[in-house]
Amino acid sequence: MPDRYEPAIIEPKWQQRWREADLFRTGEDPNRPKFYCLDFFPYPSGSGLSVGHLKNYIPTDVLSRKKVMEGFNVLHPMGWDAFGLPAETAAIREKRHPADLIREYAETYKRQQNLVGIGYDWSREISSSDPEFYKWTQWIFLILFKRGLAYQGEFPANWCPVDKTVLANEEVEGGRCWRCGNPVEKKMLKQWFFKITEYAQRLLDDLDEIEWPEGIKAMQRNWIGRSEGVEFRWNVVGTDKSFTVFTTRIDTVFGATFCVLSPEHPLVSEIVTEERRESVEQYVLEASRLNEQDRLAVGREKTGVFSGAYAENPFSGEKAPVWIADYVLMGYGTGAIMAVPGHDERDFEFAKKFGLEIRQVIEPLDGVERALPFEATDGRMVNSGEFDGLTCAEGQSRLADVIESRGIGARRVNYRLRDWLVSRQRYWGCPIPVVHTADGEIEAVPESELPVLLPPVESYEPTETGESPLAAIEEFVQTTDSRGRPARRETDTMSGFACSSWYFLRFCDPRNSERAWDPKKVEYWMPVDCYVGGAEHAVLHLLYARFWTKVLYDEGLVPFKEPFSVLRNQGMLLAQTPFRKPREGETLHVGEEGVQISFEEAAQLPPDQVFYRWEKMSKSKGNVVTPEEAVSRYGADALRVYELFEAPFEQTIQWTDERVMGAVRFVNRVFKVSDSLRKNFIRNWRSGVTSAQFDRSESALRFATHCAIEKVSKDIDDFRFNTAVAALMEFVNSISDFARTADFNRESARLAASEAIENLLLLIAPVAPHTADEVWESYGLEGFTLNKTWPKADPSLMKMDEVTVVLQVNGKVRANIQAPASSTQEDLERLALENEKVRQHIGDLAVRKVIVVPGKLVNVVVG
RNA sequence: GCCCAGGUGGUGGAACGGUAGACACAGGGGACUUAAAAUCCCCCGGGGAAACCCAUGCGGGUUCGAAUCCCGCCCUGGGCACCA
Repeated sequence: MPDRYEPAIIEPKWQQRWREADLFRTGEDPNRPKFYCLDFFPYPSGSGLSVGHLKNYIPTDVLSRKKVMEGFNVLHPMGWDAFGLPAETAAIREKRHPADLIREYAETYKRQQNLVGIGYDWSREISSSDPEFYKWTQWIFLILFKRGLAYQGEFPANWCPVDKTVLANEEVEGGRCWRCGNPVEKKMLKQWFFKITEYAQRLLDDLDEIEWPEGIKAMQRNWIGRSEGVEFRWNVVGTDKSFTVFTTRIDTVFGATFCVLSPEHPLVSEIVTEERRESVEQYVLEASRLNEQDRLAVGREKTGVFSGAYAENPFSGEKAPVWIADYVLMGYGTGAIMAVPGHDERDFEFAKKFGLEIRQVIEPLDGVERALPFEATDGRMVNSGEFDGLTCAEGQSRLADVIESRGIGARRVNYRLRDWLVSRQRYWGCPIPVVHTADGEIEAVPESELPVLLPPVESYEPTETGESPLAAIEEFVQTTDSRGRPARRETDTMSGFACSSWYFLRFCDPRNSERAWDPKKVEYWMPVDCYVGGAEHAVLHLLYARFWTKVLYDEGLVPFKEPFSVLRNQGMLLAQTPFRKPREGETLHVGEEGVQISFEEAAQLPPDQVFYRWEKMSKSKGNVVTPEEAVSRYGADALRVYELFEAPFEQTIQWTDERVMGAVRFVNRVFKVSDSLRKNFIRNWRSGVTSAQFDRSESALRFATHCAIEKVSKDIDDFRFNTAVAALMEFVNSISDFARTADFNRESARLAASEAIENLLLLIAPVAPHTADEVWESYGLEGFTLNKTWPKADPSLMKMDEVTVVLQVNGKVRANIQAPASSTQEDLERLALENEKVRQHIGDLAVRKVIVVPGKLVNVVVG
């Protein structure tokens, strides 16, 4: 009989029994409600998992297990986002095929997840690089293609010279590649795009329907960047040419003392005067050479050149010089602006530098003079002719009306969101299923010919030119079009984000070889009830998946508009990471205080040269604790308890051995208290408790039992795992105290203890499933705890006969009394006023008011 | 600069507007032990002999009562950033 926690013995034993019993097979009983609990699609890497990755796998497992016990059909699957660069890079390095590598990596992940007792239904395992999967990724691509939502275009794209592929805007972070961190370059390349911009408004609107962290919603709103304004035409003086500007501040149009065109604007070369042509061309050339990061650098001084041309302000009739400057971006709005230096900081800066006129046309409502630029919109128009005196809001609406009636422009909504650049010039991705005919047409590969398989080749190194390595594989490229004529296959592959934009649908029906999914199954399981992963995908995966879902909805393939009803982001796990102080003459990057070193190196250096910092646990930081290490040192259940208990789910935590030991001690106490009560256990306590007479301490234990049921149930539902574990600890402490002091000659004591211990095992089962099953079995109880019914608290047992009432005088606590729970307000008021302590503090003062909160407190207000 | 989270003991963290510090970690004391480890019990925000007083980043406010609500600051973490 187990009297302590021996993870090395019990954990492998139960994991094997669960596997043999196929315990985690997804339930499909039509009489039960469903619950779809999903972790972000992981990218298996060669370094395997760390205990940091478990910060989301453990909580979703706890929730899933509880939902199973509550009688839900629970879909809790796992699969692999298998295409993409890390596997391909590793494969090239190791001279092996990425498919083999990814299989190994996934096996490692799977083994590690099993090691900590995560209950996935492995019969539904999928891998996005499996042709059975990517056939359907291609099928969905063709749906987008046929709906006109996938197109090829040639634009300056973000090119990562290290990864040798283009990137989507969402994959560029501060001008650098999100994966390798290198600055991206602009490269003119023919690329495939998805028209996500067409869905901008819907992606914005439907955020209101989903229960996601506000921060993530804010980031998506910000990324989509809706702004309302007007677009209108300016005529270039002395020519028949004109350009259109977009502004959100049409109320400031009388202050538009110049205009600016982006260097890439097509009109630049047409309007430039001969004497300015050389300097303008020089400037445009320089601008094109700048990379995105440098061009957009914070605090960079404004640059620009005068074109020599003037444009007429359609309101004031004044002639405004037209400048060319790279602070105006071609990709947003119209690539041309009216510059209002009096009310826009950027225009102000530019005007200052080049000595252009700065004019105030809005004054603050309070009449107090402000320094220009005055950007607030709660002002009044001045120096604006007939519009003087209007507020900004009134002016915006009136001027927009005028523009529309004069036919020179219109109201317009702009979005910052750009189309999703989806093609990649790499081998290890899902091939784009189109062919290019000899006469330049693009044809979809017929559905019957899907999947377009990646050719099994030896060499697929990326090129420097922006051409996919597949282009060099003639057997792949050479094909025929729909009329049998020679044609060339598309050689770019899709970004991995295409695969992860629909994988959650495949999990509903993962082995379907006829279709991407059976609509009935998707309708049953979707949307995902609880989606858990890191916040770093706020505008990547989470935006793309929403977009694809809406397209599939429009196509009539799914009956919902949003894929993930509830989203949660887990916090990071940090670990102590050694650094050494810089050596003489060694220079560090900005913000760095030392050089990161290995633990071995730290041990050899003199202590005053070494310092530690908390860094995110990752292979590159050399601070990883693997699940294997943690499980062998502490045990899976203790590891689970630790990660759940340490801090709230969404909070970053610091890996600390001492605290994990605290979790080990707790699991141990569960074994100890169970062992001490085993001989007093009454199996059919349920029928006994209805008639037994319980004494005070027995009733107190029953009270603790039912409070624990209530608290743990609610906390798990609310993702408050830390307080759920705290409640379990408190409950174990109550049972231990009872076990030590109770008189087990009394049957009622044995009944109360039996009720407590059996409920404890059920409540702890999702958190520490090996422990629960082990003790369960040692009590002679049958089956797995997962198949038992989740306990329900009896409200009548959660009331106490006597309650503690706090007595306050003027809001300060002066005494505590025990009073019958049934005491009325009048009773409590009387008890308070009779209380010796309270009377002392009242003294001679007059009682003005008595506040009574029944069952809680009495506050006597005097003075 | 803008948008989100957050600031509570030595530490991680609890706390429907109602006893601030649950539950843990570390620390101290004790029991058991030849001893240590493990385990168990007790103490553990600060000041004060006590009565009491002071304490939830800072300053105001609302309230019988504020860690919690409101206003204005400061600091930390994360995200976005020349988007007109």
